[in-house]
Amino acid sequence: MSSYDMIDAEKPRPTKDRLIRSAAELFRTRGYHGVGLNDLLAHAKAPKGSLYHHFPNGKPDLAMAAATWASDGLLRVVAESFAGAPSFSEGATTLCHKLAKLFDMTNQWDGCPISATLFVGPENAEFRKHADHLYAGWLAEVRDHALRFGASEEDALKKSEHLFILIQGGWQLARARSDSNVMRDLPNKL
Amino acid sequence: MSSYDMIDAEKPRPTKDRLIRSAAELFRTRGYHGVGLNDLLAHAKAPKGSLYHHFPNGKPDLAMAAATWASDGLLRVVAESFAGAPSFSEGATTLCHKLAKLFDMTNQWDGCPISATLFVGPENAEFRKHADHLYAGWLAEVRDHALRFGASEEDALKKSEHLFILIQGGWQLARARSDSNVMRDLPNKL
DNA sequence: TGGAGACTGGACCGACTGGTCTATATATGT
DNA sequence: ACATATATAGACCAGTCGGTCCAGTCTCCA
Repeated sequence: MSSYDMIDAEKPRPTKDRLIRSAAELFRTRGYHGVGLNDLLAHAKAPKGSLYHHFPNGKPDLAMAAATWASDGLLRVVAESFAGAPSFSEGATTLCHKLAKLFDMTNQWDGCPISATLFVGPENAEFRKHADHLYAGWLAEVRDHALRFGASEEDALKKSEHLFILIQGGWQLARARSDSNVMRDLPNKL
Repeated sequence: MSSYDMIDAEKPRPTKDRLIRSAAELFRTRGYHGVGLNDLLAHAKAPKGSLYHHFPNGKPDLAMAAATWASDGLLRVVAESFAGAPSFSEGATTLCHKLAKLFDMTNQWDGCPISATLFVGPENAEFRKHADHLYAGWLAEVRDHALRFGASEEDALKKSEHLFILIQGGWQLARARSDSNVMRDLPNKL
């Protein structure tokens, strides 16, 4: 597995990866319905056949994979933020600042990669469930850090939800205003 | 009963009204790109000619009008919530409870009517600006109530932003979980 | 060396998209 | 009564949608 990774760095990224990354990026900025397969395929430099080889159920499958991939990335940001932090609140602060930077790097437009990709309508219950699952993963990660800093079980749960809500809401406002400082100001509200 | 009843009993309303209401409802649940003109027209029981008579620029025009209309309704909910409240925080609590009820009335799926309608992609700068404008209106309304209860100028601004962020983020989590209690728990975080 | 499975490339499809256009109906003012 | 503006009705259009299909190419192992 590790040898494969080393060789992989030199090679062009496998098609499946390119599809997932392109999907994650495009869905995040224009939403699931805002991205056509043609756009997506052109962005990923892949033909249609490959899409339906790697994702037999087409667009919905790809969206699920893209959201999962994006979520994994976000989880890593959380881990990094809390890794060297001396306290929960300082970890949270670092996280908000990292997200502000991320916001600035995405044309100040992109939405939450999970909701933009998966909040598509009531007809797609699986999407909603998956979004719930991914959010739960994020919440659990933050809760664990709170526990690590000595919070009670109940308190940790509360803290993680609170931070999640602030970040989601803050991101929305930052988006409308095109202003990442909304994110940087979030820790003051904790 | 709130005047923000988007699920309207299709009365003999003028065509333009029906178009706006239908657009607001459909965009809110499936997003701007998730709704086709045919769906929309069928829902509003109006022919295509009427749409382009009342909204010469078609779908984008209608979306703007629908978002404005939805925002006005929301503003009324805010006003109602704070009208008879003995304090800012009790007004905020009432507001959160009203929104929870609203959430339950919309299949627990619908998103923020403004962002779902107007956060469409970077190619549509006017939409983003209008969303900013509508959000600003909401923020101003809440800030005025805070001032009315004796908050300082600076404090009132902070309070309104804080409440806005909590509601936006809370709604997102409520959506993923299909659980309106997230909204009812929001005041504890203020 | 050859055969099998994984993967690519893209032509093609019916359904549907947002939008245009013209003919007709309805209301209003004189 | 007529003229005028406003509004309705829907056929029609080119373009795009997500999806299917299969011939071709690659990779790997017998």
